[in-house]
Amino acid sequence: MPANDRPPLWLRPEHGTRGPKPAHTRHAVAVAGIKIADTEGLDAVSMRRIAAELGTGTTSLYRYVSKKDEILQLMGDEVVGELRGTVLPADWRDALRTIARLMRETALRHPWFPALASGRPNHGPNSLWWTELTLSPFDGLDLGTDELLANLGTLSSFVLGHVQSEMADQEAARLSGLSHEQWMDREGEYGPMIMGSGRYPRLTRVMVEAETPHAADRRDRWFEAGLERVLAGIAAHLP
Amino acid sequence: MPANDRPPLWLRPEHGTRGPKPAHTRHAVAVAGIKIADTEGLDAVSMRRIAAELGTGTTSLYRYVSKKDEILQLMGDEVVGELRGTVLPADWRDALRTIARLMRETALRHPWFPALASGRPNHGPNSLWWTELTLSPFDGLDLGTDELLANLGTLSSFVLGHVQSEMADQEAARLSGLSHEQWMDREGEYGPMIMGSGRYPRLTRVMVEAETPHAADRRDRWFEAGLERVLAGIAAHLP
DNA sequence: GCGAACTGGGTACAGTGTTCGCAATATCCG
DNA sequence: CGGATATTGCGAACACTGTACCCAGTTCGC
Repeated sequence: MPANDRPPLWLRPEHGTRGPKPAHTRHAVAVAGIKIADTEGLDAVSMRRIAAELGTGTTSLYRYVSKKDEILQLMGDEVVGELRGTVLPADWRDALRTIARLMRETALRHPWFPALASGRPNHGPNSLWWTELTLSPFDGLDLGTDELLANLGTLSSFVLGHVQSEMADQEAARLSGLSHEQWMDREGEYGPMIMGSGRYPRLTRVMVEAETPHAADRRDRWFEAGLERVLAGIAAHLP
Repeated sequence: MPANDRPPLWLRPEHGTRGPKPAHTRHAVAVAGIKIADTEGLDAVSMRRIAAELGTGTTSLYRYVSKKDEILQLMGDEVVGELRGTVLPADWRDALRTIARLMRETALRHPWFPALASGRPNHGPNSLWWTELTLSPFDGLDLGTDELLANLGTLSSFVLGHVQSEMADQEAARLSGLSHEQWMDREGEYGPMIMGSGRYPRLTRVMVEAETPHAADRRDRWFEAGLERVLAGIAAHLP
């Protein structure tokens, strides 16, 4: 019975009723994976590494999951589960703002999450619940499905794209094994070439003025600024 | 002389002046990588695979590049090079629309590109040229650097996020070795569970109505719809 | 001509996901 | 109660991956 003949992850019972009780659970596997991804990056999440974290044999994991990909799905759904208990404001604009900020905060907490979430949709219970919740702000305004999805898609595309590029340098620094400062120094080596060449006047101006203080909260401000623009754009297209 | 002591990719001369002439070029390496990525996916791009494509030894590639990551940078910059020759409309709104559409078309042509581009910034000549070009639409309106970057960041975050989720299922289908239809069928198995549970009324409604025709150009329409919203949001925040 | 700089490439190593096979164990059914 | 059956844990093995190290061969500057 090849793995392909089995039903997909979320339609499969977690374990059978016949044999010995499993020593672990899907939940434990997901948590182990998340712990590794948070501290060592998504690339460090390997079957052997997870098994070691659980203190079990490597191939025993295939009793809980049919492919590594399914572990990633478990991890993704588990992370979305952190948002359980969220209640949204009544005003659609406030609700969408809340959704966007929660998505971003989750991504900041788990830098590897956007890479997973931007992939195919997750059908885990937490993810389905979250999707349902993100559809609710549009209840009042009566929109067709197309307009609804266009609005929600615009918002989530923006958030996803933003957080992804937002943490690019942090991830890059970790992957290369350098500290953030070391990495910034290496990237900074390009500065003179760019600014000295004279071929990129606009880029040069941006680089010079970007050196100004308040760099710490700049990402926050950019995100909020972008969010307001997206919300304004959505509002402008309401019937 | 470890690789880490050498200057970063774009500050290093492509080859020395002393020894034998190299049998290939960075350009050829990038093209080989792109060819593989386009036809077999980004995961298929390995040092051995590229070397085979070029008809050279695997470790000879390290004469052109110090890490595999640098090959990915070469590939990214090469793809951006396809946009050389672009001339933008005078009106800032038309210009941004053109930029967004070109980014999307490039992503559709090279599905692996967004995953690279959403990472750390590329400092290759084509990428720098493109960045400079994307800054130009704001020349007329006199904006501070912060507003300028907020506007451009909003647009590119949206485009990046959109194309990434846009092609998620295609990539997922290829990775699992199934045809697109087969994959859709497997995903469709979740339908009854979701709609039958009664816990997701809004999601159910969306799924039912999404079955309507015109599925083919739905992505196009969603992208255009989102783009107009983003542009409207940017316009709303101009001084 | 000679040393220094440079290129090509084979070998080796530590890691990856996953398949197969087998022993141990728990439940269901007669 | 006694098998038959389903299920679990897991070691061995396979075909991959990126790249450090080494050495021979080539070409330029002096």
